[in-house]
Amino acid sequence: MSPSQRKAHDENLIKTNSPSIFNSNKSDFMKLKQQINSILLDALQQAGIEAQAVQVSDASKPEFGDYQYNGIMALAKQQKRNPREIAAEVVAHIPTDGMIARAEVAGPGFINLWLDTNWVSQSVQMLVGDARLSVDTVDTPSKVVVDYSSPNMAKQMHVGHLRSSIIGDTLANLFAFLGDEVIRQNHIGDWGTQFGMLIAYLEEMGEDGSGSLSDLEQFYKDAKGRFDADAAFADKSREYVVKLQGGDVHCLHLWDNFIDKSLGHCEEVYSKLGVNLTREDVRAESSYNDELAGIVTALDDKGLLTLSDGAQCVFLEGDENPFLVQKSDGGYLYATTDLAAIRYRVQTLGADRISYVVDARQAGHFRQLFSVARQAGFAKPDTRLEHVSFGMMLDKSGRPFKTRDGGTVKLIDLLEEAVIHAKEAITSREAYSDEELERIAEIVGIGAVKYADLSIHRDSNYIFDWDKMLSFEGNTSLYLQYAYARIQSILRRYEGEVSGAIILTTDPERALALKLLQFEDMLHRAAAESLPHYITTYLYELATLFMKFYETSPILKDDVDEVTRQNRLQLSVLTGETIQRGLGLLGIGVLERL
RNA sequence: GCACUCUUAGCUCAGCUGGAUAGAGCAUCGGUUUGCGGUACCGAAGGCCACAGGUUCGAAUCCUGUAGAGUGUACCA
Repeated sequence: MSPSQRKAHDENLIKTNSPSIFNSNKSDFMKLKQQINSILLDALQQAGIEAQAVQVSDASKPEFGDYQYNGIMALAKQQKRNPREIAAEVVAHIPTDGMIARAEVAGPGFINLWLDTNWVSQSVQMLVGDARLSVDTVDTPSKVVVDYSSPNMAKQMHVGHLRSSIIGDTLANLFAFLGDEVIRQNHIGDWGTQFGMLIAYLEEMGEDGSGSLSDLEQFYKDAKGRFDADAAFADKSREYVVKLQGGDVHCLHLWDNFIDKSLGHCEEVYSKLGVNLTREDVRAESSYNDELAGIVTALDDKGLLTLSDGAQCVFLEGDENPFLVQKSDGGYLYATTDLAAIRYRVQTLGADRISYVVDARQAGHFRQLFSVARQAGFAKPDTRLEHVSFGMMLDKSGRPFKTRDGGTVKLIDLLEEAVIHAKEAITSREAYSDEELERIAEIVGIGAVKYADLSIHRDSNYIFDWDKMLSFEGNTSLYLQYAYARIQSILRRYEGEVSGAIILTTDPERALALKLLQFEDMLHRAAAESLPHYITTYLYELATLFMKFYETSPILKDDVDEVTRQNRLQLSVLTGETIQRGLGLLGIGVLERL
């Protein structure tokens, strides 16, 4: 994706492509839970009960309605009153002539709420023709920096970069869709002693190096081999590190060339993965080099530094280990660079929130980093700094994901394998041309890899299993893509224009419609907690409800009257659009036929 | 040693501010077919939520301890 395409991508996430005529008053129908909360709060006040904020939750069972409020018991305790009595008073003040049709006290003092079916019908009608599916943007947009992927230029991207790249990209897409201004930052590792060796070797291989750099992994191994075997080469490598840091033109040229090629490899992976990172988003480690001395000075001015064993450290309260910002030999560390990056992001980019999508092993580093950044004033007190951590990728037997001989798995190889597995999985009912099969397998295979990762809680380790991720059964991308294709099939068969009103009459229709309405609440929750698996869980539930609806509710059969048919077609269209939008946020494509 | 994270059905995982009888999928067993795409749907069975205490009207969820697993622990990033 080119920079201009990327820009268009983000803008499209916010823009409403085909404005609904209902947009003017759509806020009346938006943010389901907030509206219910506010109705409940009013009722509490009218019943003379003090409450700060109330939060309803989804009903735990269908018998308990659509939503339930569990907070009465706690309030009753504060007031030393009987919870059922209070609940009854509150229920008496809940209007049941609009959004809510029924409110009941249950058990020790739960309040169960049923939404009015007509209200649901009208609300879902609002989604028709709205490219945003009535998902509102946030009231006050933030500037959000999402720091993700961040590969090291010395080596080829491997599976260790997969999770950061796709979780980060999803969050960036999500924040943008919800109206925040997103600044993607690819903090690539392009500096350090190994680059002396690499450029010295590049020089030997011929400066252009385009041939020898085609396999970075091999290039690194070869260079390391030379380094270990030849003392003269090793000396030259060390000399080149110094020269590079000193701004030597020849070495810088070699280095530029090397980084350019290496970044090119990354872009190949991003393109195949459908990750929206461009060169515009690259802000390399080396770009902070000139600021590092100033960072140390600034920390010193604040009185935060202690010299310990010759190194400049910040000692943090309750922390055994210091935060090192300058080595005893005067060199700087990644801690220093990270501080410079925070300062840049807050002070120059104007970030309100910075999300670091980095694996869980670095939790300690980020805790220290954030603490020091605040103490030094690089981040404001209200700057939201968060480590969006994630667990490891494990193989089927629960061990860290490696190649058969224990090496790291190159990301590009993994993705190619995904496409091969996908071809096997989609033994199709119709014969595809080779070209078509390739296209479908790519969308299915890459989608499966991404979905498998995004569908589990990011904090836990997850088992990488081809068979499971490429199954049509269970919570997989294929199940969703199949549901989508099925919907498109109906629409193709119908051929006419879908234009009727949504009038919900049956339970499966109603359940599906309500789920469609909950898309917005779910997205805001996923964004607030930076948890992509809320999206996949929702989409799977949505698709499941659609399948049930589909089984029980004929659409195109001869004996279906036109009003019912239009109603059901509309629900199908909306379901398809929601699946497409949801998967789109995850960077996963859909297919018209499968 | 210390710190952090984790432990939910045979397996892979959900479980929002503490709430009602802890939910899915896979696998197992049993159903649905003159099917708008059956790669679907319905049902059954499967649980001491690691263990022991505590707080609470109420705990998978909060606190303490124990066991097991993983990760991190000053001059790499």
